Amino acid sequence: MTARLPRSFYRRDAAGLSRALLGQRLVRVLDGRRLAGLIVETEAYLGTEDKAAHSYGGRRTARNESMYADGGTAYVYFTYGMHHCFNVVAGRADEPVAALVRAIEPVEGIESMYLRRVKACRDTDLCSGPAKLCEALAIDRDLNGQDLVADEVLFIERARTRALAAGRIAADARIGVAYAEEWADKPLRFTIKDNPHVSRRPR
DNA sequence: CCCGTGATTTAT
DNA sequence: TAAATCACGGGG
Repeated sequence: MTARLPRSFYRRDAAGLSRALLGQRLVRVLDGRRLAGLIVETEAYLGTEDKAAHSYGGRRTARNESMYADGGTAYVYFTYGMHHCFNVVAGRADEPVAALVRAIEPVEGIESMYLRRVKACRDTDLCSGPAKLCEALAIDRDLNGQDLVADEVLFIERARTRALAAGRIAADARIGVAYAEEWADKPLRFTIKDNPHVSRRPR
């Protein structure tokens, strides 16, 4: 019994969505085959007030246009000349808030993931970072703007079990946003405690 | 620690 | 136009 998450699931604040996404199953259909993993790490980007968000100050450009779409839209961007990052848009249309998916625990199509993640030699290297999981699942800008509620190649299924109690979720400072002043230290990064597929702690 | 790599954003 | 930046990852 696998139910895709409905629109109503996404139409909430970014931190609430970021927490709710933990334990759910991200699915990518590639060449008719399923690649999937359980979401174990997310970050919330709170919109126009959040100095770490691409939509800070109401910035609206070709790159971040999908952040202004309805909740449940994919926002995929390219950075550092070689990496993609995948976000799930939260809230409603014209509220530029989102949850960055930073790590998943691979569960389906693992061999196929190794084919793209040439430098990975263990399952915990496959999807333990925002750009790693995009490489493993072949997520690139072609998927920017896709509707996760209706799309056939990228979507999220309800998969959280009762075992994932609130007490097993940690909230820490987001990664790689040191420039964001008072927003740099807010506890907007959410992880499943002790899950080995969470990204390593850089600074 | 450092650097690749190039689209995007911001400054001039 | 030109310069700076970057929600990263891999190597030393």
